[in-house]
Amino acid sequence: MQAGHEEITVVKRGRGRPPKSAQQRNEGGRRSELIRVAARQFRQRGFHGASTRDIAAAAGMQPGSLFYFFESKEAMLHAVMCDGMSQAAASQSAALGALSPRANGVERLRALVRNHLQIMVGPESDFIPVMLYEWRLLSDAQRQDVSAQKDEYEAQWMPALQALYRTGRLKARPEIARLLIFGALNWTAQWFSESGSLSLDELTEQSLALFIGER
Amino acid sequence: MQAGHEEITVVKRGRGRPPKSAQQRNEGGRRSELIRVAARQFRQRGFHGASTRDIAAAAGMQPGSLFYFFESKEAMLHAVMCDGMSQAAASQSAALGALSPRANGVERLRALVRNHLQIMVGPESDFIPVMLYEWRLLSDAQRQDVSAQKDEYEAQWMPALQALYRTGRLKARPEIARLLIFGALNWTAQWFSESGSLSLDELTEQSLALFIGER
DNA sequence: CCTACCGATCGGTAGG
DNA sequence: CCTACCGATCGGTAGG
Repeated sequence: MQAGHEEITVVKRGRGRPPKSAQQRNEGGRRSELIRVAARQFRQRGFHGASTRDIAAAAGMQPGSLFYFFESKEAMLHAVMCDGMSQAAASQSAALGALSPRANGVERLRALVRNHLQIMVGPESDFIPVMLYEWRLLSDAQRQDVSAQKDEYEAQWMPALQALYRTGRLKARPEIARLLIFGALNWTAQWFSESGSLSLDELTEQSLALFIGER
Repeated sequence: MQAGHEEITVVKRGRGRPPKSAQQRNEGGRRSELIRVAARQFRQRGFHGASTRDIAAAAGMQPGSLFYFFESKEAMLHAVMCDGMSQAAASQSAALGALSPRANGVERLRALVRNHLQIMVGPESDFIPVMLYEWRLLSDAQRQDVSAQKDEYEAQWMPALQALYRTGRLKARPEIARLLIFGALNWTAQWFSESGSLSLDELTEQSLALFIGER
């Protein structure tokens, strides 16, 4: 498909670029696609290991064209993390929302673990690993920007963990348990293979077995 | 201290460099010191984020002098991981050896967890985090070279985990439990602060509480 | 180990 | 978005 006529459907106030900054351009979804491509490159090679030329080539663009959409390479990293965190938060809220209001701690933790594993190792799984493993490369301002969503994502685990701690199912203190559990799940990005013999559901159950002796 | 006379204690077959390759030089412990400095730089900035100039400066050398000791930057990374793995293996063997021969699974796991946490977050803790987080950057040959020690290190966990699984203390399958536990412990490098309110011993106990309900 | 240097690659920009 | 380009930095080397 050629792009020659795409303006026809977009132009409303004359021709040319909208008066947006590079941070906000998303003509024809091209910016979103670039974020996906960058996420994959950053994950595979690391932020410093993936050059802007690598990313442009993977997106079928010329090297300099990235900077029509992004102010800098760091801005691309920031965008990857923002998009990823926003997807993860939406996915987690949906997973919790699908539970019965009377779901117990085990059921809540299972939903959270299953969703987090899906995010870590499923398809479209590049965003959060990039965020976790390149977190320190954000500037203070950028980090603060993503932190709000990140904190909320993490906070949603606490009621389930506290309930399990109260009933004695969870033996570690909830806040430390959360950190250790996140570590265990985040690390699956390093070894879990979707094509392997272990399914996501089985991995979820094994995780619950380890953390709260459920099996 | 000046280095002007160090040759006096070393020279045995005339003056000048020993006929060693860059890979084996370690005059006056300078190479070992470089490995420590590089480990710190790699951990703080990542492999690609730390330039050979950064490392040389941190070691008080001129930029090009590194290549008197190492064939390439990748060789430095490899050396960091080899040294780290060798230290970790020695430390773990010592920790297990210090146990009573009749120590049970809980005691064995406690010793392993405590030792691994020490390696991850204690002083001199740069080697293994670098290995874990930059593992993919090794060439196939280099990876194979470190893998033997790494496999042995990991294998030493299995008897304890299998014993705990048999007695019902551990509810997850030993091999998966090992991967999840390593993830939880490896991730502490991202959040544990030695100056924080949580001590290494307390973290060890909380970990055991999470994994096998010990408290 | 230092001095002096090189070719390659990088992130980014001007102008259209 | 592309073309053409720039200054900075990088890993690495020759010669001593």
